[in-house]
Amino acid sequence: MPDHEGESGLTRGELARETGCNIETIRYYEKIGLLPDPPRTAAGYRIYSASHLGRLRFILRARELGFPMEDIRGLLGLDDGAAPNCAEVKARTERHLADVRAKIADLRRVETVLAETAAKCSGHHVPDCPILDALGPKDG
Amino acid sequence: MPDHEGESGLTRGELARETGCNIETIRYYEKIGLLPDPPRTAAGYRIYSASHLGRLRFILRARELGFPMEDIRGLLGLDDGAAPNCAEVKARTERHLADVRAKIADLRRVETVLAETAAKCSGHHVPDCPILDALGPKDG
DNA sequence: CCTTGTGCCTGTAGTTGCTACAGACCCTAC
DNA sequence: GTAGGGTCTGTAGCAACTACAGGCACAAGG
Repeated sequence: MPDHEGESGLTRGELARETGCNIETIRYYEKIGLLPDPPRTAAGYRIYSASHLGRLRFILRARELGFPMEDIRGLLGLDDGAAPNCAEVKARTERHLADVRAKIADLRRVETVLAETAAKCSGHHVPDCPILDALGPKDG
Repeated sequence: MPDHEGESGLTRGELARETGCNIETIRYYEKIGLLPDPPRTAAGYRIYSASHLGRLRFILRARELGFPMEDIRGLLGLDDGAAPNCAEVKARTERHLADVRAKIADLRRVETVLAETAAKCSGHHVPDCPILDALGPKDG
């Protein structure tokens, strides 16, 4: 392991373990500019500070909440360079919330169709399966 | 246009228009084996029959319902070669239904968090945005 | 000092489900 | 005969990762 210089400072592997993030994903986020390039040891090993840790956690939490990458960028203030202002953050959150609600509504419709269809099927008879019928004729 | 031989028979473009499916997607489905290779005219143009039309519609409908590709394959009887039996179809549908319900539950949790967070934010003050706070410190 | 075993470095290729070209034919219509 | 569509092929691109391969770096054991 690279020299820790007596101070804290995480290697990529440690950061990955700490956050539960895949180790390669960290490099990927660096490449696409979500994470700033960390300083390196003489040998070229990345050294992450608490600030990187916080930022990565932020990204992962936003991801868990389903924010699209573009929004995460915006929330981090990477769109315009300036720190994101509150109104912008709120707007983004509400747009995303609307998307989530739309997705829920979609899935509920799907749920209904699937449940109804599955209920019609006894699971016994082979031909004329009501599920397949509901989906439409496969042939002819 | 290729000769229609007096009979019905769709070109790829016609099939695309008929189903609303992207024209390239049709070729893709053929490539991955979801659609059987259609016969061709002397010049090599694909000619689709009503059977292809039905099958593509089936695929698209299953896709709309969010069935994973693997399931669609199964529903078409492409896994084992045999026509899918009813019990199998039902099992697949119910597994998928469970997935959909899990996804809905996930999204509902997300919805709650987003709604609560957005509600806390007035949209006015710039520092200490409660949305960003909820996501965690970006730095330091 | 040397070896062994990690861990990290780089670049690149693979994944899924499409979508979008480029360049070449074909076919119809004027 | 030529302009305009449509179609053919193979290949490259997308998001958002994930997974190598081949090569250093580093700590510990003998």
